[in-house]
Amino acid sequence: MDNKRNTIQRQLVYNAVEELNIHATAEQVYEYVIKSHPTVSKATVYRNLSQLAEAGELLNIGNFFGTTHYDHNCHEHYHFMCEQCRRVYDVPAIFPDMRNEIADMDGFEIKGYNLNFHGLCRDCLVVQ
Amino acid sequence: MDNKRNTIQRQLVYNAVEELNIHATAEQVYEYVIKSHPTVSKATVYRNLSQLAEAGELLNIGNFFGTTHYDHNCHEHYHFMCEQCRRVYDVPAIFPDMRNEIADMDGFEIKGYNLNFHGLCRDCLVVQ
DNA sequence: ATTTATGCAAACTATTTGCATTGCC
DNA sequence: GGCAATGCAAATAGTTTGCATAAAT
Repeated sequence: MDNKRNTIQRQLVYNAVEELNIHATAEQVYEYVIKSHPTVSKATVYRNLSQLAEAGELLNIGNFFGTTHYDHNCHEHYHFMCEQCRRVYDVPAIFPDMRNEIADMDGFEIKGYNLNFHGLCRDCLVVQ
Repeated sequence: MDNKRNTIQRQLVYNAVEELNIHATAEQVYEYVIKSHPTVSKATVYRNLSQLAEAGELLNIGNFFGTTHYDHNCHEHYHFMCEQCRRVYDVPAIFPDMRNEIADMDGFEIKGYNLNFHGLCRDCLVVQ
């Protein structure tokens, strides 16, 4: 069944995404992890992020401006990416499951979806 | 106002996205363009895709699996990416403008959004 | 004439992979 | 003990940039 091994590195990667709580990228996870465990390699971070997302323990919320972000909150919700500071915010709106709203996709297996808003966040608008 | 110059390359890039009609990537545009104009460089394709999207003449529909796709259909619509063949399909559903559904984002300027579905397309399900 | 755009090559960023070694189960 | 996971370095994919030259206005 579960032929995945429960390594220290895997725990560290999972915990980093949770503790950072910023829709972290692989790079951010890596920087966080090596503070306490300096020998962990970046390849291991990438491998574990992919596997954890595959296993449903983390959520790959998509690629924004060339970089993939992960979320420890796996239930359906949405995101906003600031075009200036590139921070990712949660969007608290509730929509009906959009998979049910789609017509004319017979024969397709829709596994999920991402809804990503973009624009300028409060902080960046104030500064301008 | 418009200090952009109307070069042959820019026309070729725009036309390629339209004629390909497959939510093309820079690579696909490049391959298409050099069939008729073999000296056009990939950097020029990238530069023009960015500029055309910036100008609103093309739509950057987001980065799927590490690659940015462009659409000549600039009015609001949605997409489905097949995880297997990685083709991008239009999703014909009509939703109300989701920007109006969002609460608790005061002070944010929401410029737009992408709604991207993913899963397996008809062709790939048949083959399996 | 001016100044943006091009082509080329090199640089850069994000990510993946091969492989010998380590360490979970 | 066996096999999945790691660390390292090198490879790859997508994209951007510097610069001399070409071409649009």
